[in-house]
Amino acid sequence: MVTTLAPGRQLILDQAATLFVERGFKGTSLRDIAAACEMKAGSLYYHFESKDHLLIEVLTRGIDVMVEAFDAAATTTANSDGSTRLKAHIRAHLAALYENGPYTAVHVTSFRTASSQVRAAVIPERDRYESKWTLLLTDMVDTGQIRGDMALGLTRLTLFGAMNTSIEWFDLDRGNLDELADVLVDQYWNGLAA
Amino acid sequence: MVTTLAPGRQLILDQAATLFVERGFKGTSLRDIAAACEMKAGSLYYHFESKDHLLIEVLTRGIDVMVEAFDAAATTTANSDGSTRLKAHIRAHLAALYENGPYTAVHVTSFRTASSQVRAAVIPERDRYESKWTLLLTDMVDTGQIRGDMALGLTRLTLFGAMNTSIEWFDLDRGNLDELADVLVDQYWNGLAA
DNA sequence: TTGTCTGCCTAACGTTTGTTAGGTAGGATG
DNA sequence: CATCCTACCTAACAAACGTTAGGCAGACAA
Repeated sequence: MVTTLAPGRQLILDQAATLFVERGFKGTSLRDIAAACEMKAGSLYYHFESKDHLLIEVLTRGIDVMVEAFDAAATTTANSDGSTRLKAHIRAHLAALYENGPYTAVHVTSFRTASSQVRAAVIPERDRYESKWTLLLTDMVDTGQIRGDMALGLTRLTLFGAMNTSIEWFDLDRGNLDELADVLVDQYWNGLAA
Repeated sequence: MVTTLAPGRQLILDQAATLFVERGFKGTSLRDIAAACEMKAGSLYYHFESKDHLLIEVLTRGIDVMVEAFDAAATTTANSDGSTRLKAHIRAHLAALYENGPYTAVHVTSFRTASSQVRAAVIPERDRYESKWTLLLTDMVDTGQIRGDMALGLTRLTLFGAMNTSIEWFDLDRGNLDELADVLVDQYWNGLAA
């Protein structure tokens, strides 16, 4: 059974994600979201059963975007050299953050303080994405592309941190995404040492 | 004129900072803060003129902690080699984040969505801290410790991102701060390349 | 003893919040 | 034409919010 997406539903998700990024989840009221959709607050309940469920759907979509971007990068660079592979995946993560709607960015701004029910619903999806990165990094160690003495878990976490917090200062209209990926990969691949 | 700190005032700041980190600024009500202090909400207004002003004071303190930690690291490692200097300052930043109360961590969780008045009040202080890092990094380039072809502005931002988002996964009770600093410095200094 | 100041309390205010119940216009379906 | 379903609306609810005014107990000073 194919559930054709109701026309207003997509709009609500888009506007909600945008506002969640700008003002945070708690800082965004259902009336704010409804107004952005030129609706009234009560109408949202035709499409979503609660504000939390709306957030869950936004977050889930954010992960889907990331997973798709990751898989696309993986298929094109599976046989490339180390820095090329890493750059492709960094670029893919940043693309999910900036080019494919605001869904992914909501994770950075609103996941931390979300209710435990929301977190519980989204964490399995999150893990799915993170395990893809873990697999990538371990494979790069196994194939001799990355040093064998690294704590890969921490490497992934700090890399995520570096990429994700770019939403605080990076502006797609004024900066170039490829340049940002280049800088990040240069830093993480070659290091700062003179 | 020395303004002796009222006894309850310090308690309010501590509890407010703790709750702001846990639940975010918008997710924390004045009644929550008051309850944590075993007070009533109205009583907070004897010490602070608004919720926003309370946040401003918490954030300002957070920066003071970071500045003090930075300066201490700077005086002890001014003449050390590159990786030692970097590690001292990374360790100092992490210490401000985890060891000196929750004040600094509030920046990570609540600055982004703070009102424009709060941001305007805190940004000058923030800049003061950031410029210390900029000065450090440029000096390390000038003295031949860091590669000369790096975009130092981005280096500082991604490094901040990597350190700050550690509050999402690092737990001081289960992890060692020195180890974390070691890993970070190893990553950023030597790079991942095999 | 009288007065003042500090640090809290009580009680309420107006507003905003998420949420619900019931209604209704319009297109699709029989 | 009659019926049903979709996608909204109106109007209200109880609860929670930041904030304010006024009061009161205790410490301290004159």
